[in-house]
Amino acid sequence: MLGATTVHDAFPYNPHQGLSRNSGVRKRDGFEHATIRRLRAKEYIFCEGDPRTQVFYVEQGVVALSKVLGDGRRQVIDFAYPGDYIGLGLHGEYIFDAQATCAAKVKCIPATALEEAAASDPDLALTLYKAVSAELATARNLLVCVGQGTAMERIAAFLVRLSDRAASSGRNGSAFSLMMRRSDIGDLLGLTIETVSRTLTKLRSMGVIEIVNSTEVHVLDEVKLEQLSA
Amino acid sequence: MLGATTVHDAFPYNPHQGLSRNSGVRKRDGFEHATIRRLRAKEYIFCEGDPRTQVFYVEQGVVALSKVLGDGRRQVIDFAYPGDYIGLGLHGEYIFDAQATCAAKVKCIPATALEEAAASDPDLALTLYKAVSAELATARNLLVCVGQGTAMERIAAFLVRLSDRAASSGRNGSAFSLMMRRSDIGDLLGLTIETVSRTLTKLRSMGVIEIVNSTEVHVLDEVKLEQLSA
DNA sequence: CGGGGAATTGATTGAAATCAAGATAGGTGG
DNA sequence: CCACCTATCTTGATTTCAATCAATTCCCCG
Repeated sequence: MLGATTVHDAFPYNPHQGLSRNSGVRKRDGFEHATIRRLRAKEYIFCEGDPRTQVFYVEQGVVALSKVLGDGRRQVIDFAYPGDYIGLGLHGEYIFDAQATCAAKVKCIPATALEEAAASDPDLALTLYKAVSAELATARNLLVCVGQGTAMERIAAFLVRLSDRAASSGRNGSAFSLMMRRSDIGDLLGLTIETVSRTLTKLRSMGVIEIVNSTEVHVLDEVKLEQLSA
Repeated sequence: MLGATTVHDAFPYNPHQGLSRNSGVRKRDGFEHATIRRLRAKEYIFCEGDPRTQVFYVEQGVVALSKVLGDGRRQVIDFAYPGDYIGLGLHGEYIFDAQATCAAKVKCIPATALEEAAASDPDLALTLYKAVSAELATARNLLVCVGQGTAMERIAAFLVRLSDRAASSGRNGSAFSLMMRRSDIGDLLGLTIETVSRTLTKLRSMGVIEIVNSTEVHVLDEVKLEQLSA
């Protein structure tokens, strides 16, 4: 067990503790030789405090980036979706946990390789700068949502973002999969799983959404959902 | 009145509305010729939606960066202190308001000048990248605080940060000035001014801090304050 | 000395957390 | 193939912390 993982020892919801961390990583010999790592649901990619040796690029699935307080309270600070980088703008150690919320596939890039490539490639450097800037904007928007919104506003805004993401990646914005548990949503929005569940039920009873198998969401009234998210 | 300012029309607490925005800006002819702008308390530097023509460097005072919802709810996303840049990592328009919380002095830097300088100066580019990365880390830490903390934890954490800032800028960490109203603190932490006031009173009655004239804070029990912030 | 924004304090309400059962479903092994 | 087992989710009852509503009080500044 690595030192930095001890923060998770108190968590009952981490059944993969210490099992397959870093499994699948085979080489560190260059950016262009980045390895692919497959993750099962709830598997950790890294933990806060681990030495930041790699940057990750999400190919499939969803990865929750979170911080955990001493007593176990957890705040998800972002979800990384396909096309997103994880671990940019950091130095020394990771400052949050990265955990797959569902089966996922990430490309593992040695941090040094990426930094060297960026130093000689202004386009890549700009891409990374923009990626960090986008993360900053996302974090601040989430802060507004969590700091000022009611439970209904937070959930509605979250669903609108999922819908927009589906639409902008070529899929149908009115039907998407959550790809995560209620606890991940609650920890993102500063709500309990009970409140997440109740609010989703309310949206269902209002005829705004439909939910199949707890995970497949159909947006029936996009306009209403948007209004509720304000 | 500029178009983007209409969002503030509904706000009773903006007495400087439309008065002296951009007063003090005299030239835009280069980074090295940056002008200095002096601000009174509550004066706006720019608003969300304004074209992003300048980046600002805080010389004195405190500037609140905030986002405002349609119905007037406000979330402060960060405070900019002396040495901080305002407006990095943005493109096109500002995406938040910048408002002095007290008398302040900022250096106004044409955005194009900064970007050109960064393109030919890798050290400057790295500085900007690190500045944005630091803002990201700050935003995420605030998110954890607001998303998971009780009122007492949020206020205590806020005071600890102010204390650390004072200490790391060479001053006495156990005595500092808030430099802002209760409403700024509340809007940062997602609390009302009444709750901010009550919590500060509680800390006073616990003997953890002392407050003079509503603005000067003395930390009497640093250890206790730190414990309360967890 | 008086006016007004800001802060404090008190009383009450309310939204979400907590506590507590059940219901559902996904996976495993007999 | 089915039955159990365990995660997860839903729903209900109650509590609690912070918001809201409502006065004062405190200063700062003219």
